[in-house]
Amino acid sequence: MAATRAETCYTADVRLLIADCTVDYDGRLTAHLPRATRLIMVKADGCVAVHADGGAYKPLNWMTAPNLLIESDEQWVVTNPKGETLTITLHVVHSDISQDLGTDPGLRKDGVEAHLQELLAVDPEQLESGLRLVRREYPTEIGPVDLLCRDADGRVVAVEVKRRGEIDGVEQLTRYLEFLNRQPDLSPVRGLFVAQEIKLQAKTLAADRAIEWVEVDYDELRGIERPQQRLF
Amino acid sequence: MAATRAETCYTADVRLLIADCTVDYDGRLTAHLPRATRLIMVKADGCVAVHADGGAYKPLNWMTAPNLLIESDEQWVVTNPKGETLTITLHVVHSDISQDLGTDPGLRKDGVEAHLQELLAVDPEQLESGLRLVRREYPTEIGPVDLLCRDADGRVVAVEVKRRGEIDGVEQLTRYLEFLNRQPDLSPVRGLFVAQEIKLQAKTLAADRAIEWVEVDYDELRGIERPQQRLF
DNA sequence: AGTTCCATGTCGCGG
DNA sequence: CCGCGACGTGGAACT
Repeated sequence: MAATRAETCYTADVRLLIADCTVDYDGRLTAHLPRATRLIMVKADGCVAVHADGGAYKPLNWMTAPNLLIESDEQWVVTNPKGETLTITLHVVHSDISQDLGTDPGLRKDGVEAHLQELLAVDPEQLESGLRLVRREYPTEIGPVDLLCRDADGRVVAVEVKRRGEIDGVEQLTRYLEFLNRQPDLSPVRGLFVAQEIKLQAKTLAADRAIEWVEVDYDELRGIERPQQRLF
Repeated sequence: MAATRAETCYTADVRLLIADCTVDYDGRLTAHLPRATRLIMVKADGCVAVHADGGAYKPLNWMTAPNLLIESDEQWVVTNPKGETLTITLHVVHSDISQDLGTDPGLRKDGVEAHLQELLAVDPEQLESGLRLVRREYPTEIGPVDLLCRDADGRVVAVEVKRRGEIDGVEQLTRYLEFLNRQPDLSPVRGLFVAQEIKLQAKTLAADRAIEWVEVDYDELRGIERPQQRLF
């Protein structure tokens, strides 16, 4: 407080610093960045990101909010409640601007797994003729099954829906089936793995475990759903 | 080329734009950002990121390189080879700066799974007395086993090493064991799950499948390794 | 707060 | 180029 002008910095603005710096992170791992010119971004929530001029949107180093930013003469020390630290030593500051962005109205997204699941819950016959929905998000001890259905023959079918079908999804469905099959009133349960696109390895593993799979076209499903909605 | 001054922009600098804008992404999903003040970052490799003043280091919208950036009067259209597009409509530009960062010397990391695996490959007895390494990254049809060892009784032991032991790791090891046990010269194979910290659920699943587990201390391993290195 | 699961994941390595 | 697994995964939803 005497020798080093240390103070906690808290702006409501985004701050952009272009500077020659060295950076050290010590937390979940240890990382070091030698001296170079980089962009340092501090957002209103206190998160800090150190960017190089490449490597997509991911920073070289960062600290997510909440954290404490202490600026002394030529060094920033960012600390979070978990005890991780990011130390930025500033050698030359080329530019330092701040700007108020206000609050963002937010992002609207469409096309994720949830919507795919909705569409299929509305019309399970898109997966298989005669398939009827018993319950969405059917609970088991290890998590909810996306769709629990019964087929034309009255057999229970557990459906796992993914945007992209990969090996993890098959494992997940396998675990659900294991638990569902312990219930005598449900067993034997068929497993049906559904995605827009299923990788070969996932198909292979599914086949090995007698799990069926279906690839569905999201745009087509939306197209099919629309006329049905008009009926109401 | 006549009405709209369209041109491909390619700078070797990072460019930071603060502007009122609306943004639309159409690609793996559809997303829309209503008008607001945001930070737009364009890096030398051509990647574009639209940031709000919060939400950690992740942008609201982005396009990763390589892509084509076409600027017309008040609109940027970013297109990538996969046919995804990001459209940024600029209403008011508050600030527009560019700066050359040069190439970054890069990041040095320490403490990841690879290193843990190395340490244990050097001295498998840290896991169990009498354990000897047969091969690191032992190949199977479905991927490499981290460490294949033999125990004091000559039984084969498949070791899966993780930084954090979670259910996925147990599933992975289960698959390896399934395949390894199909080889008569190896079977029966013991499974050993190793991590710095293993979650209860992972331990439970492992126990259920007769897979053993060991928690190791990374710092301790490093400490133990050092004196051994001095012997050479 | 702890846990689970999704993600326009991103990134890096090996075939 | 693709497949596959790790990641300081981050982030949201749910218990």
